[in-house]
Amino acid sequence: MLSIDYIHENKQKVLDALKNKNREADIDGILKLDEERRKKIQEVQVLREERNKLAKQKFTEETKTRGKEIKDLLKTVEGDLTVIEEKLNRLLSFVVNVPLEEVPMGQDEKGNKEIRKVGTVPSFSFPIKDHTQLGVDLDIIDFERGTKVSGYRGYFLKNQGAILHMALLLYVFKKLTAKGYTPFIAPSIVKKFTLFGSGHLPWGEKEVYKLNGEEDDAYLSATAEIPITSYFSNETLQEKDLPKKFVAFSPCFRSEAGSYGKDTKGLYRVHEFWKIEQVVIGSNDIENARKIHEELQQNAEEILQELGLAYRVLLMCTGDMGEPQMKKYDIETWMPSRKGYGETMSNSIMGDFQTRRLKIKYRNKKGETAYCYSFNNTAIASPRILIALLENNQQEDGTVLIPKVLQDLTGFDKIKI
RNA sequence: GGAGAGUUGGCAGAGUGGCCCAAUGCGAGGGAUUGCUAAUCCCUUGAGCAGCAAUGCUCGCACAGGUUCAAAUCCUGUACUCUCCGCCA
Repeated sequence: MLSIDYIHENKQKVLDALKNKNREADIDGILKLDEERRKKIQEVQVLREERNKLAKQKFTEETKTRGKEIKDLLKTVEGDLTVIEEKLNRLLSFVVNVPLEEVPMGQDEKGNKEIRKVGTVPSFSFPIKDHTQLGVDLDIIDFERGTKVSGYRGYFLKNQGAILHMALLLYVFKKLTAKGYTPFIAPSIVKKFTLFGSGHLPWGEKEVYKLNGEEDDAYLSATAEIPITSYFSNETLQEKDLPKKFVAFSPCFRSEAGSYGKDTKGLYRVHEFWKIEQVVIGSNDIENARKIHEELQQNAEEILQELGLAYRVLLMCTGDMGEPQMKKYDIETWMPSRKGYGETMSNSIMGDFQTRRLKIKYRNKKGETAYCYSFNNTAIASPRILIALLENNQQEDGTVLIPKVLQDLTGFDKIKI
């Protein structure tokens, strides 16, 4: 959510942001409704002031009569105000965040800017298998029974595949905890306000699973970003405690509505996966925000480097970033079967867009309050990362080597049948 | 799932229809003072609006409604917490 004052003062910027992100919102309608809102608030306040004064005076028939009049007037005016505010908030909820000036303009993924490539893309002297073949041959992934039991895009990880998955998660969890991030296991069943607050709604309605009937306020979270960012909702923090850094594990659920035909095979696009997410709640300061963003980026890149995977970093263009985001890097990791890079991490500055919706503020030394900034970046998402890990490390004899950093955790250095 | 009791500011805690625009204490922040290892004193410490400012006003007692000329206080619903019972990884 942008503040109404910001929209007043930066109307053109907001209009540009909407255009560049290919979104629509009724800015003129918002400004007009806000005028009406301000007028109504004044009316209400004047009436309440009189009511409060009367209530303190000696009680007489006249004060009672006037009091009744005020009561009726207030009912009407407050009713009008509520209607206006509801309309205004609905319109406001569709306004996107404004990208930073260094974000390239672009319609879609073609406008993203490659910043760097890191690591060596492996070349193979033998015909390679893709991860689905490796998974079946090494008996570590079972897609057939996955779809039988779970449905479309279902899968089982098994044997050394299951161990590898757990090792990967624990390795990342420990690594970031050692860097001072607070480890969390986050709930995956979340209330609707968390989805709205993190900016997944109103846009991503079809992407989230809703539990039970209409009356239940329960949804399946698509990422730990949602519960963790909401952790401090309706709270005011102290500036000296910022930034708060989290490394949070959670199961993640995505309906993938709208991508039925895409990536139908293998572990690339699944309904249920596990992710460790980096989340930071920081102060309202854009220069500091860029520093935190780079730190999160560095963490993710270190993980890929230690896993020995080749990747590239993209600065996402306006048309390919999310509604709440001000700046976003994606990391794409080399996946031999795709003969290209596939997205494995996504790192964003959200500014105060989420915290304004979630009412997360902080108080500085002078006692002034401001909305926090929020950030999030993937640390590791499995099983998608297994695609890169299995395919890049496959050997001619059909085995797969385990990166050194994982070997203590897996207890083996190679996957073999 | 059943029965009961609760929810007041950063924390503790008073207040059961108008004297509450919430007492008091602690904590925190700012200032003053004194050299005896820390103390004493003063100020500030829920959110917002208008104003250069002094200041004024509105909102706020879990949340949402309602009753009343007037609500922290009465009524209804919801959420959460605690105790006990049941079930359960």
